[in-house]
Amino acid sequence: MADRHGPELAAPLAERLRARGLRLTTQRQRVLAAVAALEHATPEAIGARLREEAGPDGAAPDTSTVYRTLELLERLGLVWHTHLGKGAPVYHAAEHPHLHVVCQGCGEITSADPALLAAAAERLAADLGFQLDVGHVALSGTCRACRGRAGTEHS
Amino acid sequence: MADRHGPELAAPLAERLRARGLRLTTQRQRVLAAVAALEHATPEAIGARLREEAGPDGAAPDTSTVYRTLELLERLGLVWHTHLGKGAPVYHAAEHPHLHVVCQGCGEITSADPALLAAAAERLAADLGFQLDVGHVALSGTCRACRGRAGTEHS
DNA sequence: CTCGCTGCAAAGCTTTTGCACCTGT
DNA sequence: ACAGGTGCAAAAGCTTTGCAGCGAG
Repeated sequence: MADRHGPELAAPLAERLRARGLRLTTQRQRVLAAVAALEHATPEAIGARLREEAGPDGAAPDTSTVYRTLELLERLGLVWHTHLGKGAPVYHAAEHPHLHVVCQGCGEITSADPALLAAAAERLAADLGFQLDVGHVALSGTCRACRGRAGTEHS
Repeated sequence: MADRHGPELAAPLAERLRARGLRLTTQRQRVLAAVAALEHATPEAIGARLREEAGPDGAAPDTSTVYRTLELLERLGLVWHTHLGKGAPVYHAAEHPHLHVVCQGCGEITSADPALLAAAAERLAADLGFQLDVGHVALSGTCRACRGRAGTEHS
């Protein structure tokens, strides 16, 4: 099930790489598959996943390769990233656009319907000529579970 | 004009510090003033500003103090921070709530009316029990000026 | 056969932490 | 005087970069 996104993405990857005269490598295919499988993954998490998949054979791509590849995949339009908090960019496959809702309390990430921001997007476009990029948006707040816990902190 | 926010914030600062048995120091007052003056400031920018204000006298707070103070001020509810991109948390005074609109192209930050997300906030609350924190939200996209430039990149 | 890609390792940054000294109360 | 705060410097993450060898086309 880890590669249920694999086949769907393999074709576009090869295609877009060829179109630019770039090469299709095992590492690139694996990184893309990992991003798709882990819905909200940090570079670190992706690396871990790859290392895990590779097993003791140790054939996992190097960290620097993961970073370089993520950057490339993003340029190819196959993945997107969002900054949810501190130093943690999160990558996800560009297949199904969705926005991220992040709880400040527990750090849980939920995907939400992009339509949620349709109204806001229209107003930004009308008022400022600003084109909202829904895929990159992260909405912060507090989830239901943490609302109870909140406020317990001081006094 | 740099300290037009100073007086407004000085009182709450002293007050909240005393309420917790903490001390009012010059550094804390300066950091708060700098955050208020620079509307969207990174810790680095705040440090630079303080160093600049201090002049050759060199009486600027240390970087570590800036970080510690920002954390404290946030705990006191006097400032808020948002993550707009890479490793760049942006702090702003908690006086006037507003959300941030950031252009991916030029990095320009615009403030927008929190009401923009009122509808989205209500739906998140209703559907997920999620309380949206408008002050922390950053909306990414492309500004009018950069829309022209965009797309020029590939083919 | 060529040039792009990868792995390794070191450099770069921003942010955090430990400690001794200084300062607000 | 007492505790909290600050500065300094070292440590810690996370990401980027240089280079030589490997591999796709």
